[in-house]
Order: sequence, then structure tokens, then C-alpha cells
Amino acid sequence: MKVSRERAERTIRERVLAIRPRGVKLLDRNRGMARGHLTGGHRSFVMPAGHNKWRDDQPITVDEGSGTSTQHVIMIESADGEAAGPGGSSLVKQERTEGDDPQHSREIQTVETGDQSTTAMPQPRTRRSITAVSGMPNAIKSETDKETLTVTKRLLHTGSDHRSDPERLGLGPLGCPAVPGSDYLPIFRQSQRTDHSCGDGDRDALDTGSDDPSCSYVTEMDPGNIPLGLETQTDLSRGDWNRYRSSVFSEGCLGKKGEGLVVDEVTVKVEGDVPPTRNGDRHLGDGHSQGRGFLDYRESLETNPNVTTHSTLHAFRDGDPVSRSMGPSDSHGHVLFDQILNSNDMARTQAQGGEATSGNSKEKRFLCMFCNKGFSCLQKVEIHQRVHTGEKPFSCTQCQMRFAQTGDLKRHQRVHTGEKPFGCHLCRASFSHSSSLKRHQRVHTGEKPYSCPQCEKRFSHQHHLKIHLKVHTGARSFACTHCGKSFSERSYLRIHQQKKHSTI
DNA sequence: CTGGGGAGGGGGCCC
DNA sequence: CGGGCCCCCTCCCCA
Repeated sequence: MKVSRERAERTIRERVLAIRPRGVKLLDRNRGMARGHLTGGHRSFVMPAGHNKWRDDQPITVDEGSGTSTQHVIMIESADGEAAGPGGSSLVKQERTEGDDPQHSREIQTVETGDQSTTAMPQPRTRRSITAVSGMPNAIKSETDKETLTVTKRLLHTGSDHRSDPERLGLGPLGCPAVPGSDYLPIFRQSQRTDHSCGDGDRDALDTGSDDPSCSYVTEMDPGNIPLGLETQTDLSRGDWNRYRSSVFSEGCLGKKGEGLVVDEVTVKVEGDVPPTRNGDRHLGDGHSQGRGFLDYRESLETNPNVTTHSTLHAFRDGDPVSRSMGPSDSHGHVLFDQILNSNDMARTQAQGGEATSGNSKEKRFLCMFCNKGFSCLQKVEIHQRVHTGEKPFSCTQCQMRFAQTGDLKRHQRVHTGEKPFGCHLCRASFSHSSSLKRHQRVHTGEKPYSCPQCEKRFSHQHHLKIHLKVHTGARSFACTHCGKSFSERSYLRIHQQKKHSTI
């Protein structure tokens, strides 16, 4: 397998160098940062193992600046790809050929001009989804889905260390980094309008009234130290806006510096059915434990044509199409952005961070470009923005789960190790979560901090209160598909179906 | 059988 | 990086 993979890589490399030295993205999901081979791999184009049926002639439109060209996408599945599970190894090669498609040109133009023109695209192409599910059988979207995909080449940077691994990003310690080389200069040019920020007026405290629609950072590009290309995991729960934009950098599949080849910024606009939100997905699904639930979750992420990713590290440039799309002038972007945060996120943002920009603005000068929440340093805002972008650079070596924060990964790994370091001193119970222990101890203390406003009933779990509230509201949102009977809880529905209809 | 409630597992996110 | 909170999920018990 190794020989096979090396051969494939060598072939790709040779062809890349021969054909399009700057326009290649190589992606190997098995060689994420954990292995240190390809630290900047994006999951932008993920062909499922077993679905490597992307034809060699499936084009991706590429803006070459002065014109357009068509790239071919070739998926090469490593021999161990499928065996490695959903995150199996795969390579994506984009091979440039000539022969423009007028339709592609139109797509590029619409993207380059941004704004509503993208949404008003007269005849969206019907195209096989570029976002496919790893290991999922019906991954390829219906041909009827209207999807477009545009790859826009923006920045070429070769010959340097395209650092993408969070540990190598050159970012300082989380505590508050001295951004290397003062690369980032926060500039607050936020509009009084907050269309791009979920319409949360509370976050306008630091607005300065500039017409610039976005909170921008000026990046003084240091060719040798550009933090780019965090591997991206899309996350519908946080962002189902239709714009897909990520920066694709590769250090070269062979891990050799200087061969980095760049299809730099990839803008993929996908139009299709309204995507399910994560919450909706979960309600529709019937399992969420580590097995099936996770796969469902992945499916929701990767099969949905509206899955988007966004590499925030590039999003601060002026003239950036994404910035425009998120700007007040982009009504479509406004709508899309409203979808980014579900109501829970909105409420949480307001509750937890809504005052961040107003309470201590001097301390929290770095604003999230998506929600305007303020942070005290750049790295924190970058981590926060993963909430919106879906970037999850930290992957579990055991199960392919991915996390936006390293601490979450560390905590998750207790699932595999069985470690439960939080033991109750009143009983023998132990937990992997500190919060679980704290919650458990309410059993001993009798504390029930969650009270129902309707009947004064109290609960030790907040979720219990939430369920209980349905008693008052009469909400029954789980209906049996067989008999129509509705239930207030999914578990009730499931039990009902098991007993009445023998499903599941 | 249905539904209410207790409890634990675990991810997201912020401090 | 750990602590902590929030949230969703499932399982279980019991009236």
C-alpha cells in the first residue's frame, strides 16, 4: 500500500510540476497534521471512498486572473483509504486544461463580482456535487441539485513553509499571542449596519461607522510565515451559508518544502435545497452515539450541497469576495448569514458574549468578523471563528472525529481510553467530564437549580426542565410516520415505533 | 402503553 | 490548557 501510495503521489507530483506548477491541490486526509505530512490539507473536495467516480472531465472553473481555465479533478484513493474509515486517505488533483466553458466564465464573473449576482445566476449548472461523503453510500447528490462550484485562484505562494498546523501557525500561546512579525493589525472598520453579523444590534458597540462592511485585518504577508490553510471540517450546525470559500494550500504531498502548490483560494458556491440545520438533523435522526450518530452527523455535513467552509485567515482582505458577500450590500449574504447561527447560538452569543464588544472594548479589540464578538487577542478570535467556519483542525486518531479546539480533542479521547478522572467523593461514580461530575453531585446535594416558571417544579438537569416545559406547552414535535401519533420526546416516539411498528 | 422524570455520555464553546 | 457551562442525546425507572 505504501508503495502504491508513493507511486500515486509521485505520479501526481510529476504531472503537477509538468502541467500546472501552481495550480494543484493535493489532499490526503490520512496525512493530516497528526502525521505531519500534509499539514495544510483542506477537506474542500472530498471524494468518498468507494465513490471515486468523479470523471476526469469534471471541470472546476478557475479564475486565472486574466481568463478562465478549466480544471479537472482527479480523485485518487489510497489503497488504505477505505480501510481507514470515513476519513480514509484520498488525494485530489486539480489538473488544468484548456478549453473554456462559457458557463464557467459566467460563474467566475458572478463570483468575482459577488453580491446578488451570485444568487441571481440565471442558469445554475446542474452538476454532481463536489462535496461528497467519505464512506457514505448515497453521497453523490442528486443530479437535480443545482450546484455550482467555482475555484478562484487568488494568491499564489510557493517555496515557503505553508504552515497550517495550528502548532505551526506561528501564533503565540493562547494566552495572548504576539502575532509573529506583527502580521496582523486589527482594523475596525465595521459598518454601523450589522447585516453581516446576524443582525445583533448589541454587538455594534465598537462600530466606528465606516462604510466598510466587514471587520478587517490587514495582513502583512510574510512569505515565510503565513499562517494558512487549516484543515477544514465543515459544520452545518454553525454555518449553512451557501458560500463556500476556503484557502487551499499544500506543502506538497511529499512533504517537501518548496514544492507547494497552490490552488489558493477556492470559492465554491453551491445552491441547492435548504440544508438541514444540525438541530434539525438531530431531531430527524434517531441515534447520536458515537457510531451511527456520528456518521449521520458526518453525512449531514458532507452530503449537503450547502456545506460550506471558510478559511478565515484569508477573509480579511479587502476586495475579498467573501467579505463582500458578507457585507451589508449583499442581501443574499445577509440571509445566508442569518442562517449561520441558529437561535441557540444567537442566544448564547448574546448571553455570553453579547457584551464583549461593549463592556470592555479596550480589552477585546479583536472582533469576530462573523458575529462581532470581541476578543482580547487574535488567536482567540481565530479560535472563536471556527464556530462559524467549521474549521476543525484537531482530529482524533481513533475515530476521525474532529474538533475545533485541542482541549476538546483531549477530552474526547477519554471516550476511547475510558479515562474518567473526575470521581465523586461521595460515591464511586466517576466521569470523563468535570461538568458531569458536578452535575452528578446534585444527586447527593439535592440541588435542583432549574425551576419551571409554570409550576415551580425544579430539576437538576436543565434538559429535564426543557422537556418538562413541553408539558405546559403541549409541544409534541415527534410524530410517528406510520400512524401520525405525536410525542413530546424522541425516545417516546422510538419506543412507540419499536412496539407498534417494529421499526428499528 | 404512555409519559414524566432522573441520570449519565459527550460535544461546543467561552473564560 | 483546564475549568466550567450549555446543550443534546440516550437509557432507565416508574407512575
